[in-house]
Amino acid sequence: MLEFQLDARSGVPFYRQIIDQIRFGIATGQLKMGEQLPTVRSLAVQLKVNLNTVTKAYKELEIQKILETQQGTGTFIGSEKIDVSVRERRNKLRSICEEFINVAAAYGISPKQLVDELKKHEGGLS
Amino acid sequence: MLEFQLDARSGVPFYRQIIDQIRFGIATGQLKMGEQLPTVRSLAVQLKVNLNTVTKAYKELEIQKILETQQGTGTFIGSEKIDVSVRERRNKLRSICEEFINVAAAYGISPKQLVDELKKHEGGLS
Amino acid sequence: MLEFQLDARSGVPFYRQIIDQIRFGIATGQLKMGEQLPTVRSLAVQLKVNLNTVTKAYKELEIQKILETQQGTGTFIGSEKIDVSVRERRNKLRSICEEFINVAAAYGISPKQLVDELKKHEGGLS
Amino acid sequence: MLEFQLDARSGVPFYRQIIDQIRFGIATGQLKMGEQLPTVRSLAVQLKVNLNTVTKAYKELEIQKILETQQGTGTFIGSEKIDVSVRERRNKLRSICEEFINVAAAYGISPKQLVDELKKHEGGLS
DNA sequence: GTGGTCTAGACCACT
DNA sequence: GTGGTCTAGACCACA
Repeated sequence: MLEFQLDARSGVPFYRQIIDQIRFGIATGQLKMGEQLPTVRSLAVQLKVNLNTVTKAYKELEIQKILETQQGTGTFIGSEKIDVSVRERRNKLRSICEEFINVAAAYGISPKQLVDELKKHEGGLS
Repeated sequence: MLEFQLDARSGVPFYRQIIDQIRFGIATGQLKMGEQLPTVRSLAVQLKVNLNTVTKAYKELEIQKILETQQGTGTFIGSEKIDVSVRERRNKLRSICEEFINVAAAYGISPKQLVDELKKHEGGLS
Repeated sequence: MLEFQLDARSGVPFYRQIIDQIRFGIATGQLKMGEQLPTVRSLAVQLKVNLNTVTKAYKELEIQKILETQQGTGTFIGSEKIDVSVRERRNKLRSICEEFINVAAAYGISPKQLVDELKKHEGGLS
Repeated sequence: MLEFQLDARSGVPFYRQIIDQIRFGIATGQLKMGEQLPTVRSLAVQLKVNLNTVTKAYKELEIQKILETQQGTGTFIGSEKIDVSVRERRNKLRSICEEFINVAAAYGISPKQLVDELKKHEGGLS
């Protein structure tokens, strides 16, 4: 079972944090194909956010075909595996890195320092 | 002279991109102490953005004492050396990395992959 | 005997799919006047849906006088012939077509393409 | 300029009607690449619906990369042409027809009748 | 019980 | 001015 947590100070919108955590859960195998997610209501209560905020997150993932919902039944991890296509992932990786480097550079942090810091976190996942 | 470029698709607001690029220019020595920046008006035209957007970027950098504005003369790189305290920089580095890793993970990108990608960019700065 | 099948991905609610299939069965002569339908319970098991879902479908068909329920005995195809009035059918036909065309158009599918596709299915019924 | 219209009695949710009409506008060439859409506020007023309803529609189209938004500037038809890939469109066509035929059949309407009705509408678009 | 939609109204971020 | 996010609360449709 996934542990959802929101950080109100991060500046990242709640619904996006939920999306990221679900994607993260799937990427790390904590959430498996066909598994049921918490109901929108229960997750809203648990995270102390509005129903609509959770709904919005689930909805976006449904549009992306990552989740499937059956009205009256619940919301589930999609049966299609997310392969996000190798190309799309490469693009994501590149764009993420570019922005990362730019922001860091603006603070006088070199890529090498980033690498050093990141290495501390390697192996964090399975 | 610095080459400013904006990317509308990155999701990063224009004013922030301008700030980052100026900081980056200073960090890499392309912009030097006392050097004059383009006028708000000319930069706005060049980047095809609203005047207010450039103004906002310059103003924020002024607050950070990175820029100095002289009424009727122009905007200049601050005469004081920017020395972000070591502690502040460490914190920034850590927080940047954490968010970076989380977002990447949500897309199934491991820290190791990030390191590999980043290594391609090493050496760009000092 | 009719083969019921549900498609969870179609977006059409289960109870509606059941209704449609029974009407379809009658329209094509696979279900005849007075014939007994599966019990609510057995159909629910067969389709792996909730009892209430089947009940809802049967009930709606009862209201339309297409089915008749005899307490303790079972549910049967109505003894009265369904003769949807010609006018009602014309209206249904028109409204169905209109929505159909609109949705298709939104995906860049022209009425002509629809006709071509539909022609492949002609002859299935009388 | 596109004429938006909502039908409250159709059962189709407002936000979906908006989505369909925009897609329709693009498919028929009434909306062109890069063109600006009405602001969420103005469209909400015009259609007499809530701001969030319009926002929801725009947002979904943005996720599908059909629209692009720039905070503070407006919402625009995406610069990438929607090709929706031939495969995806074929699937849509097939599924749309299947549902169409099933619903019609349930009312005793044969595919041939549908074809006849649809032919009346051919050439409705450019 | 589940999710789906909508409203009214608020406050924030960006141009 | 633009869009983005969130809340509180309502009512509907489905299983």
